[in-house]
Amino acid sequence: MSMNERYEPQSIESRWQKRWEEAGTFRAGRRPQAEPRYVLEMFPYPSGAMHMGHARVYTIGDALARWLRMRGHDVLHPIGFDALGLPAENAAIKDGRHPAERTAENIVSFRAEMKRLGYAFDWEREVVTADPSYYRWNQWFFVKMLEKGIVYRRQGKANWCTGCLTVIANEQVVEDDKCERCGSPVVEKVIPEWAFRITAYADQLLAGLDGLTAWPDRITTMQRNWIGKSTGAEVDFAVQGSAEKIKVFTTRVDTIFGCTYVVLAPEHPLTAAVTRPERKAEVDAFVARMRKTEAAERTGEGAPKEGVFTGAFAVNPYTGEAVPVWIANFVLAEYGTGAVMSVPAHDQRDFEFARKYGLPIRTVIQPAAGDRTPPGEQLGAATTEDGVTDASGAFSGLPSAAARERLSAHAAQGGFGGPTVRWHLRDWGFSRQRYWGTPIPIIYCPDHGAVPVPVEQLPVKLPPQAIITGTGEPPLAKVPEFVETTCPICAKPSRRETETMDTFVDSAWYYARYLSPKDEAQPFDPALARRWLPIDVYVGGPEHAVMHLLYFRFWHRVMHELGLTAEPEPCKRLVTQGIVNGPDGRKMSKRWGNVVQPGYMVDKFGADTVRLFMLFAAPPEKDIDWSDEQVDGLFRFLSRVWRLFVSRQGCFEAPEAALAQAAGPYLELRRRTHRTIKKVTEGMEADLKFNTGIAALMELVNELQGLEPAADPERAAVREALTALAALLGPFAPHVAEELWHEVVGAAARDRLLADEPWPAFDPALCVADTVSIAVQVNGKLRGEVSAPAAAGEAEVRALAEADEKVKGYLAGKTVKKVVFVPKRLVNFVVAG
RNA sequence: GGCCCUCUGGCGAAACGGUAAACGCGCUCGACUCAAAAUCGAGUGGGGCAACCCCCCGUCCCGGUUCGAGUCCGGGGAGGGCCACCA
Repeated sequence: MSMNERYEPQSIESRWQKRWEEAGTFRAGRRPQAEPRYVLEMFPYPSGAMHMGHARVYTIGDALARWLRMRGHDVLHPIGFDALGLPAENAAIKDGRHPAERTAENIVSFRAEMKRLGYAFDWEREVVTADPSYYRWNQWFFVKMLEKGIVYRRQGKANWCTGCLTVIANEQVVEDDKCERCGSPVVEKVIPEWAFRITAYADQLLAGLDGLTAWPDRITTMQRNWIGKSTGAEVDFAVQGSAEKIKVFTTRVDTIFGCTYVVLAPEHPLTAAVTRPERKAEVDAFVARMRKTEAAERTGEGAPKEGVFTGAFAVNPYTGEAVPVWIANFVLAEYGTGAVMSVPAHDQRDFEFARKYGLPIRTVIQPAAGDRTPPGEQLGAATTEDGVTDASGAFSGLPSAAARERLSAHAAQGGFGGPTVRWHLRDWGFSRQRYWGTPIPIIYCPDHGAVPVPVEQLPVKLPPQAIITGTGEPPLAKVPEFVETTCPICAKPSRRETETMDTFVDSAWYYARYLSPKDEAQPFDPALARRWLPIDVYVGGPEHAVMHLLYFRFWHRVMHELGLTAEPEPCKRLVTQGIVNGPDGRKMSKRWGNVVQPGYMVDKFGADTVRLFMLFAAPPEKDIDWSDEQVDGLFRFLSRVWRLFVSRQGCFEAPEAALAQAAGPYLELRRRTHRTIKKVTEGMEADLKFNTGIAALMELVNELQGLEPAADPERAAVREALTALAALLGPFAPHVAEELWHEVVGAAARDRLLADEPWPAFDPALCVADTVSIAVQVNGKLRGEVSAPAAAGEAEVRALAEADEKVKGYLAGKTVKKVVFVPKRLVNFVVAG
């Protein structure tokens, strides 16, 4: 075959895409004897067209998947679409089209773009979450989890738009608590909702993080903070003149002797009960005002502390002292017990509040060393550090940590509290008053209440004839054919649940569905799960650190309990890729006019150049700016590679046996070739160092370019280099690599695909140079450089160094106290005098 | 306020505690050309010097550990991210 003189990606890429597809090259499960590897990228939400961010994730995952394949693994590299969700529904409301129609179109466009980028996906496993054959299993999990008590019904808070008369999502609440669509005020409303008891897994989810050593620290840290375990104590304060008790939660029970008042959240159930009649009007007004204020504004840090006295007093069980009970905006009903003991001397919030309302401030912690803390009234701010208890009765003089233990134990003995643990993590409310989601499979029977749809009757399908207006009751409630049904137990006329599930449910377990995407009997095949799970490498954006990645881990644990998976964690290694910004360094956005479309760039430069750019610009986790100049440079690089193959075609006829005779620059070339293989291989193994691997390939090309092989040994060395180059390019620029490989193997092996070839091996003996340049330092400063045999020992190198004229000058008249020798790198003379 | 990350040439970046700036971009000069583009070759951290010999300075700042620090430790600064009155 004769090659085109010029590199024209447009003429070769689609041809190889077709070949891979016809050959089923990337189908998983075709190497049953090989070690499996599961490489997954977060599936896309197909709103609009594919953007550069998508091109980057899939390029990273693809390079890895292709490399593992060449290393001989059976690789599962699937793709699907996260198709249900709010944006599609909102778009539908806007342009009057059905979300199913619109989503289907977007998927068609995404699929085409992905194929044009040459991703090695196993397309036969494609999963679309909007498909009833997928969401049916969401419903199945719902029923199973309901049986196990993991799903339950609770009173939840929702954003209620006073104009649309419907619940809206957080994303639809714009500044000043207005509805994004109609501009009406949004208020908080308490409505019943379905929730997952993820808090029951808080301990496991936290402990599991310790095992995720191949996850970025920042992600596990964020999860840790989100789960937010805090160890403290609960203490009951009896309300004077009442049978009620106020239970407070504190992490600083060591400061309890400094408690000078107690505060309840406005929503606290005891608020009304403890309030004295003479204070009722004021308290009611305050609570009502707080109800109307949006949470962020009321409890945000900027918000001034505000409160009102209830007239009641509560008794500190440690001191017997009665302290006033207040209601304040800064106490959150949903954290802890919704009530706090206030110790203004040692808590900044309590301090500010006490100052504002003239409440006493009492110092009860002294520093372990140094000056004593002045009495509370003289403090300028709270002292929040641990120390030693003071003015704390029988508990005085204890270090804070010990005091916390003793005081907690004392509460437990006295029956008025004890040590406890609280979590920041809340249960996951997943009811949505929306159309474009998985219907919740519940039927409300007048006699039997909420009855789950029997699993054999699943899926409960979304009715196609939805009326989506974004106002009034949930869309499904407006479809009588959907709502009206009969009770599965007694067959009485009943109504279906009209809420749908949060889309995070869809993405919580999709990776498992890829194992047997057409399974009709179960969500996935547990036998296949044993082979493929956990995921070896999961690539996605760090913005999913806490929501998706926590739900994903939670769901996996539930599946593990259901006996579906062997391991409790879904994924061994997580790679979070950075953003692709516009050429101006700003986030790509229509607003800035800096959006660069991957499809357009593929048209212009070909997929391989776009892929190389993504991999070469920076390590995967860093943000990058799109750069037209860099892209030009990478296109030039591929063109140079192409011309090299064209101009050195003669080398492919050189006899293999001549290789051993390569000498001089051609022996150096062979060394470069083997070092390059080593460098690329080790970069992939270690840390997905695509950028330095590609740099090594460029160096090899630069060296090749300077050579004019003539004799057989020279041509053989060039052939060896070009063969390696084509293979090493395979994971990064797969189309041009296939084309060049085809040139390497010749017409005789026309059926072979590079993607099926083994990854090249390097000869360690050829990776070391025989002569190395060694730095000579005197007292750690570079003073010279000598060339020595790689195997040279200290004595030899020292002699060479001492013979160096420059070094001599620095050593003259000095006493050498010590010599540090690092083989192949440097020698350092430590001198005095 | 808490937690985390980052800081290296004009730019993107490299660098097991061991010759800082590989590789790419940009720029300069040269070759080819009538000319340009493309391509190829050379150079390109700052300062000093007749000199491309050589010397000094250089990885945000200050200090420490070390024969030796971009890298490790302590303190500070700037930028970014996430959470945010979590008791």
